[in-house]
Amino acid sequence: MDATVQDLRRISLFADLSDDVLNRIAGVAISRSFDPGQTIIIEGDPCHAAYFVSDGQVRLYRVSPAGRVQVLSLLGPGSAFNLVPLFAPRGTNHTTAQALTEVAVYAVADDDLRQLVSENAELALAIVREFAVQLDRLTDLVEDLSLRSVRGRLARFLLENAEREGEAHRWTQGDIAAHLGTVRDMVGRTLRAFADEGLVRMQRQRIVLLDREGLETEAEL
Amino acid sequence: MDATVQDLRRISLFADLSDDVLNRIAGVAISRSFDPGQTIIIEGDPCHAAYFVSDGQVRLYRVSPAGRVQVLSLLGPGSAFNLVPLFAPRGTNHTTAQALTEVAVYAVADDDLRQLVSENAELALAIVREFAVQLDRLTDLVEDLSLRSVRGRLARFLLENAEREGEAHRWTQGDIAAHLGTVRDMVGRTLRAFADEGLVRMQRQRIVLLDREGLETEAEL
DNA sequence: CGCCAAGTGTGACTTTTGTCGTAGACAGGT
DNA sequence: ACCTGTCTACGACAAAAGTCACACTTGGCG
Repeated sequence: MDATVQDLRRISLFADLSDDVLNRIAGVAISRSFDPGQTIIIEGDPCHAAYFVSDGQVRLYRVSPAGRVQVLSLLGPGSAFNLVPLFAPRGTNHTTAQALTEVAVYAVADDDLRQLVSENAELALAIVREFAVQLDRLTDLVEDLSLRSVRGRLARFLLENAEREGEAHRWTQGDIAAHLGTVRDMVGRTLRAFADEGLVRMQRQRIVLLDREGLETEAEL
Repeated sequence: MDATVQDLRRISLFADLSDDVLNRIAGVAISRSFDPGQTIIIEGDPCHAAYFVSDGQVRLYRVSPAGRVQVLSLLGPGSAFNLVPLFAPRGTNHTTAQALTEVAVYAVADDDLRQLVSENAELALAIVREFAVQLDRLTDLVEDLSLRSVRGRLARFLLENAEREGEAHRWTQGDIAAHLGTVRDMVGRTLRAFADEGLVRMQRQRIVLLDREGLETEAEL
């Protein structure tokens, strides 16, 4: 089944493009779908295509030889991934991508996309913006990992993820650990510590922030 | 003194642009210079301009509240910095930049550069490539910080920086520490450990790699 | 309804990393 | 040659992070 122009317009990178550019993209985009837990691309494999998430959730991460995981980002519908290797010298995927839920993506072959980008200033500019945001986030992640303790990182994490209370993607301690670059045990123990100090309460699988201010001071360190 | 077209062509982002685009850039670029140790821009300040290094060496870094430093990159002539904030929503500098030597830069005001980019597909594409490379590097840095020990990081660092034996930017242990996201003491002790194990030899401020293979195994962890 | 898998709680322990204080080496400038 | 500031060496210590082992929930599913 091919992607339609309406489908493609929901990808934020494509939102502002003209209909005929979208038609060209539709001509080269291939729909694929993945089951929860399935791996979409693997770090280090030769790069064949860029991907655009039309439905579901995807996580990008790297794995250490010891098997520890560092999540680089979580993507929902409208996001793109694996764009970097198309423009960076090394021609291999630079992260692993895994489907967290049922996932539907459009894949666009590397040559096709490069072609499109070089002919469409709009698209190039959209990618510049996309990359700028990613650079911003990654730089923050570096700062976090390098200059903050696990306590600090966890506090920040809690503050940032309390907002989206609405849907509540239920985080396991292991998930959180993979985001913070640590192990499950540390997350569990630090949460308990926060609870003991009255900063949060843990009631049946959910974490309630009690003392936002207190967490914000923690987040500095 | 204003920048000439020849000067600007040495900036790698501008290398392939046409003469009249370069002329326009020359019209809005401002030359500035800095002394060794001087701070060019500060993280968090409102962003006014992007910079292009015409001469000297610059380092980009972030500082923790406790005063620890994480270097994000080292730039030489031809490199650009502070492009990200022009295209990311938050309008502030996202790193601090410091002159390591006598430095000469061209500054281009944010609006001017945005204007130029939106009118020049070539330039936009060049920035896409530049950002892709940066993303690649930063992702590696994240992996390093998150998944590798100081030993491992130092081993990698040594392997990567032994090549450029030629000019030998003499690294102090403190410099190395700032690159690895640790403190001087750790670097010193780990170097001693490597020396004890016969992996390197330290003779008068210079580190000689004795056992490349050995270091490569260390670099995994 | 009971079983299994995934997730969690917890303590004891090890390793790694960071801190501090002090002392020595070294390089450059006057 | 003599300061002076920067860089380094090193040991003792403290704190943070990670490992291991195991018991305990819980929710879903056969």
